[in-house]
Amino acid sequence: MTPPTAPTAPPTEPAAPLPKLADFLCFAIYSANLAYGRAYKSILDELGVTYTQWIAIVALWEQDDQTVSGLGEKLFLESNTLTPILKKLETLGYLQRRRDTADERQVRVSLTEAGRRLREKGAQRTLVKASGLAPEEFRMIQKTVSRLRDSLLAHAESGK
Amino acid sequence: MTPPTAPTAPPTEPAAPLPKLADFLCFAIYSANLAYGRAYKSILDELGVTYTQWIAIVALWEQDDQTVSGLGEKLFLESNTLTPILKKLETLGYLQRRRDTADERQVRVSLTEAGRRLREKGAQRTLVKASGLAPEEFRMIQKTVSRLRDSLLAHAESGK
DNA sequence: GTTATTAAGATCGTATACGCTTTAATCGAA
DNA sequence: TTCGATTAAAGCGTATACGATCTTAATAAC
Repeated sequence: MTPPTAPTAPPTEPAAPLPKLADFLCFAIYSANLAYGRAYKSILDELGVTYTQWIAIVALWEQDDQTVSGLGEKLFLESNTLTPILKKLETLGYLQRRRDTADERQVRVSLTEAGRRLREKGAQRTLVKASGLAPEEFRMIQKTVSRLRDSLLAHAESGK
Repeated sequence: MTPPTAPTAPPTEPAAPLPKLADFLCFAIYSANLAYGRAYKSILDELGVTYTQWIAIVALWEQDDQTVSGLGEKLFLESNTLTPILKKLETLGYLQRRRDTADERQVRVSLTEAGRRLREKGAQRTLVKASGLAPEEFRMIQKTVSRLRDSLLAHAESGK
């Protein structure tokens, strides 16, 4: 939440020695996520889906016929979040939801032909230039932020 | 949305040449943001506020008596998101909302003594070790992701 | 000075996230 | 084998985000 060095001096007035919001890594991530949502808006509007709906389709393209919890592990989402999204995508005609015949507790999700076409259509549109990052910087940040995510999740898991 | 190189080959089967979700920078940011929420949960529960409520208090500690839109510029949020959050924090006793006497359209927000105490209490708790990053790596990522955010916002602004 | 326009907040509707609980199906131990 | 425990998905309530709209106050135009 706070930068590496977080001195705790006697607080008397606002804007004292406490770390600034602009130095929080969590805030950089949080605000970059908001920014991505705004930068993507025109592309996602063209595709007619939201960001979360889109990454669900991308994950299913990579591996089709996944269970809800399997998909959730890839997207870092639980069934209570995923279920309404998948139902929405089903009504849009992009995927099918079917109970597994061998284990009726599980719901298997698979892309329809329309879903695959949407994935291909979205592949044409990228947002790399908008990042303002050099290619090697892009890859480095992508790796490091992914590692940060995994560390945070491991920490959250251990603390519970 | 996609990594620097996004080849668009003829799609025939799932898991074809399209970029993997795990290589999307947007997805790294998105999932790291979710992970931060989970890693912070115990700290925020102790403080009795949500993440967005917390950064609003931090921003007001840095500069008190801000307008809603001024605070929104720092947090990258609009009044439609901020207003209910500020009202909640007011009922919790951490801040005051008052119409500006000179310009009745504006609402000025300022921390109460309890709000300042909460900011100080939160300063004791950090989450640096959980990031798994070396100090200089931490700072580098913080800077680069902030720059990414600014580029994305500039792009979103220009495209609209 | 009256009116059109702009600006700041707030309201409303939709779509996530997520904690908690519930339902239904499967598993496992006595 | 039967019944308690576990598991997968879904339902429910709360809290963001955000587009669109609304209200009210300030400002600009004339």
